[in-house]
Amino acid sequence: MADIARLAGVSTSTVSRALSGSPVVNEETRTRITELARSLNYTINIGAKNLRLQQNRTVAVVVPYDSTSGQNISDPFFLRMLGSVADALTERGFDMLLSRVDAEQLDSAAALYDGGRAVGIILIGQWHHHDQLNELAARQVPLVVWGAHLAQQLYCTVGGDNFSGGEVATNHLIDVGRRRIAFLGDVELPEVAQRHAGYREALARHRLPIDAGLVVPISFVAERARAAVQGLIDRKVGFDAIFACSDVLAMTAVSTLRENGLQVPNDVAVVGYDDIELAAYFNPPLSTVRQLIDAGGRALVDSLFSLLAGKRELPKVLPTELIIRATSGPPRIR
Amino acid sequence: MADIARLAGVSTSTVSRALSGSPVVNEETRTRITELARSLNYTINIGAKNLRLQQNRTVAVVVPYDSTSGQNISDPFFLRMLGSVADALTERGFDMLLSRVDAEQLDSAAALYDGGRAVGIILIGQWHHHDQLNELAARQVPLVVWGAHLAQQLYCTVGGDNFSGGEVATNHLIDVGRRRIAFLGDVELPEVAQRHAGYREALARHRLPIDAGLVVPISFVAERARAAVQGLIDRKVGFDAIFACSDVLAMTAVSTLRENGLQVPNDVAVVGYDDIELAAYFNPPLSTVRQLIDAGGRALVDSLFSLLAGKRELPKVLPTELIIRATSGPPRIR
DNA sequence: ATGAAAGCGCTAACAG
DNA sequence: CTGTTAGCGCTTTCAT
Repeated sequence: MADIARLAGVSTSTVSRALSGSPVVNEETRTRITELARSLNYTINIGAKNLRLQQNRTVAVVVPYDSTSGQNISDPFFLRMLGSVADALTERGFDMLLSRVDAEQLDSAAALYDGGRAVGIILIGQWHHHDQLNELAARQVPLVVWGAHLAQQLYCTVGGDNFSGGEVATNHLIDVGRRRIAFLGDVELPEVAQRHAGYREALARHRLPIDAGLVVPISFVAERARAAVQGLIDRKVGFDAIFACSDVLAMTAVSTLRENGLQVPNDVAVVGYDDIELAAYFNPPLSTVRQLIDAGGRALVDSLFSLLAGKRELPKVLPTELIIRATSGPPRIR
Repeated sequence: MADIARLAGVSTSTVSRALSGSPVVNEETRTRITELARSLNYTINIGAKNLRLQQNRTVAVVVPYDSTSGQNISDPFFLRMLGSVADALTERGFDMLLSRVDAEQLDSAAALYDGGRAVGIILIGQWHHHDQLNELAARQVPLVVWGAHLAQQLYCTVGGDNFSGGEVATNHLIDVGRRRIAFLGDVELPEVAQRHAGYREALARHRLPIDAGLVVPISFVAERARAAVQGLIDRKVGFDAIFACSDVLAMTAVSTLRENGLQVPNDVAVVGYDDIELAAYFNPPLSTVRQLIDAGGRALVDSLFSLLAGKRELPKVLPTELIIRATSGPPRIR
């Protein structure tokens, strides 16, 4: 900037004013300065500007990783949510700082805010860290989390209606004549726990027994799903349907079932969760519970900005919708 | 920081030294300061530190979007590449600034570097912007691009061996007895053009005719693939195989074929590209050309750091591997 | 309409 | 071992 000032024969103050489009500066001077800046590929140093102005147009988006489970960021659902948040932020003229953070040390996420790197934090994936998140919120860290709305929650969440999603999916499976419905998902996770509650509710309403042997606790990793389903078959628990907590899990399950000579949906009906793009093109096309990914990303960003504007933002629960395709037809008549 | 200094009864210099772990500061003083900092949730202001030190630990990762084609960031391949880059950057202790940039204005990507926001730029997706990229490289912007290695290229690319990928896939389809092989992909894109060259090479070597009517130019959007395949069927061009330039395209194609009563691989064999996770769980499991996604992300980051270390970095071409699964068996005997 | 000067939070000589 | 001082690049009073 000093260079530009020297070359234009003015002071840095004038350059600063010209570049920020201040109306007070002479038209001719402004154009001269602007041209000069362009020809030198000069861009304002945002770091310095932020320091001076004590402001910032960056939001930190944090994707916790679980170092124990080796869970990485590969599930299409999370990835698409990330894309959707990126778009929503870009629309508002904000930058996105993407961090992978060890789930056990969410404080280091807060450090991005404390250190003035970001004006707020969007956390994608709530995992087991309810308490840590509450602490952050209590400290007034502007924070929005994708996940389930829990009791005594101080932080703002945006998420799908997991209870209803689990209930609707299970009801549907019962409607098509299934009685022994396996549940695939890690019930330790709040979102999955709520889907499981919906699942139990649906079974209870139809006076069907709840068999703990049908609940297979696995994380969102495809390889584990294969083993889990294989185990279900080997243990001969007997089941005629699977409700999986993600589409990737569901597709893996279908694939494993077929390898074992079981037909979908004739022998086992399957319903997934998320409705990722590929679900419709799967064979057979996958019945699933649709989550509003784009709306979700947008809602996360909207909530964060409300929070920043000083409003007290309530958790948002987005509707889910059952998409019935071909993996959940009625059972074969024998 | 001034607060901490006051509370600890020392100068800011000492606080700065203590917090940056300088060995010169008194043990007892250091712990006192560290404790104090923790209890106040104080974190060093990285912006100010960077300004002072004229350094930076942030890399900009830019995903261009094509405002005309409406191409968004949803393809699992790109998304996974993004995740892989994020991981590689995290390992090196660097932050990742994720930007969506209009493909027509890649200069605004360079602004992140010019403005001192990032030490370098990783661009995921080369598109048609060879010339713009060359300009940036000529200006010494530290830049690494995922894409094809082209003639007269000043910038550093990392990418798969597209020619070989196209060739191997096509050879394989010919080996299983196919003669009329459709090509699905936007030949305007350098990567796809190279795959197409490999495809032509394979056909030529087997003295098979190259029918322009079998080349269907579509972007990486699933919906377009459906229409494209439908068009191929409706126009009765006659084809017994499809080589698609992404797995999403391939899966959509399989799905469309089935809707039209065509069996895969009996009537039409299909080979995809990328080998995304779901390819193996598809039904039938998808034959495809594997791209090394994790190695790719890591290589992008490695190359960028070499560049930053002042080395002249050559483009890297990662091997591709044909994964034969079930969508590319021999044709039905009639 | 423009310039001079101060200061955002930090670190690194240089003194002590 | 610790404090003083200057300055990174920028914006913004306050003068002129």
